[in-house]
Amino acid sequence: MKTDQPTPRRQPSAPADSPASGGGVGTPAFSPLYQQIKALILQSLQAGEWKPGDLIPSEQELAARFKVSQGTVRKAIDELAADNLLVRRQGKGTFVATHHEQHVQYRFLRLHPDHGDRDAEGPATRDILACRRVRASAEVAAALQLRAGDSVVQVSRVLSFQGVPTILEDLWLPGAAFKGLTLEVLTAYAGPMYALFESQFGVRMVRAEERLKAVAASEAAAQRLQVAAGTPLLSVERLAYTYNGVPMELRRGLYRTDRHHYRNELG
Amino acid sequence: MKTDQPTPRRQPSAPADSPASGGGVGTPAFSPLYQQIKALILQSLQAGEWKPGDLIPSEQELAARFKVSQGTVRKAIDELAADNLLVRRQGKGTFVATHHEQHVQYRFLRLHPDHGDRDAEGPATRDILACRRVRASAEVAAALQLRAGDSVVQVSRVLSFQGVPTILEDLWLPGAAFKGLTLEVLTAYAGPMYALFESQFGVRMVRAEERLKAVAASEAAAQRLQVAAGTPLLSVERLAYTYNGVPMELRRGLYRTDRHHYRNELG
DNA sequence: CAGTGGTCTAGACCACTGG
DNA sequence: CAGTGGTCTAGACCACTGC
Repeated sequence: MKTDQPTPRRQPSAPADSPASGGGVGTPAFSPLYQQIKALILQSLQAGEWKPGDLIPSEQELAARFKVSQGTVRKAIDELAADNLLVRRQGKGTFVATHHEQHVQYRFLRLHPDHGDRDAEGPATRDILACRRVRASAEVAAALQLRAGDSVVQVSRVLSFQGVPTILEDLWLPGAAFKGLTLEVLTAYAGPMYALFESQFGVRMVRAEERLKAVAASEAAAQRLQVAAGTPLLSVERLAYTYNGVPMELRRGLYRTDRHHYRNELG
Repeated sequence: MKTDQPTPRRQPSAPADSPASGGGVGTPAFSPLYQQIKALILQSLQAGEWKPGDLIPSEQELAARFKVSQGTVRKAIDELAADNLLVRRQGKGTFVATHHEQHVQYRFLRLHPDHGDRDAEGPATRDILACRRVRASAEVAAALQLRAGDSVVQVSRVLSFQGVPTILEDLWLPGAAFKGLTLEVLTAYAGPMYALFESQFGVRMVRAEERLKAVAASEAAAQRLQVAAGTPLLSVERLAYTYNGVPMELRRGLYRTDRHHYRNELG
């Protein structure tokens, strides 16, 4: 059943000879066709037409659907793949990116062991300390674009590597989007937290910003991380976004860096 | 005068019907044409045929020179632009990227003021504490792929923002490549250090890796940064590379993060 | 206005995957 | 083997820059 597909056309088909294109002020902000296609594909992703892990239609099919050439679809997909929203696999097709993947696990975690690589270190142990619904503080509300006092879910947990507690973090999620999130759900789940968010709440984290500082361990934090109070810790504040730049998670972590470091690539 | 240009051709023109392509073992590692073009352009960049800031030949010219279509050159340039080696400017041409640019200054510095943006904060004050030639320690030699004991230039400096000393860093450079680098040269130069390296030593930093830790300020560092000894500081160790992944600088910085933070984007 | 990069097309062929 | 993404081409036209 062929549903109506929006047929993107460039600047309303440029009616013959209208030099100053209608009612706009200044430049009408030219948008290339492939950008429009990209936006349409993005809409399908947001709408859940294709879910994380799914195979999306082939370039040929999309070209037919949108009434453009394959090359144009290709360029749109190229950009979406560069943004890590899609994954191309030659010979198989194009898939919606997901956090459910062995080898791309911890995509957002930049902490690495000083010696050897992550795989050698083995998986992290996770202890959920708390998971409760609270009213958003002014700060949390501002970050998540909510009103102060709105309901948010707050999770506290500790991650340990080879038995050494290394990361202590709190995270806040909009209450509305994470209705069934409880301590039980969290402790029962084995994979990465963002994978859980994807499958259980339909929230896919796509991009994040982090702000790092060096801070001294408070008494409470020191106890959780088994270090002396006052020990320098790496403070990592993360804001994670879904499609369309909507912030969906605020995370505040304290990282021990005696045997690990935060790795970053500068291009 | 038309010098001989290497004419890239795909897998030796695939002689008619040779199913198991000659003497290779296993997969002969297929390399697309545009990658070969990319490599050729890279060679010209390394060789200094086009210097930072220069306009390179148009896509048409390059296509003619390499005997390929414009689209293929385009794809090669696309990747080089994505790697920040080239900069495209519509209507003008394609230029070799450079650190001599106002708005892309501090391309590798991720420290931002907590409130307001960098421009509002104004330019940093730089105090060179020392610049001397020393023998590479084992660590420095390993990082720079030299032999322990080889000559390296060591620079120490402090960067201050709005009068507050904020970054204390040491950096090591291979002595051979930085022959005329003295304290006088450094203090006389106004722009970013990587711009100086470009114009005076022909060394263009293209990529870098950083490792961050939280550490306590030593007595010496505390004095330089005007904080109490033991204050948590962000330790930033950077390895910067030229073309071809050759490491050319090791940098060890200590950042005050009481009024600044290290910002990072996760894709 | 000419020259540049940017978009779009149509078609041929190649490399990879899986049945 | 058919179907997918990946490469390459040739040509037309558009948008931007600067003379």
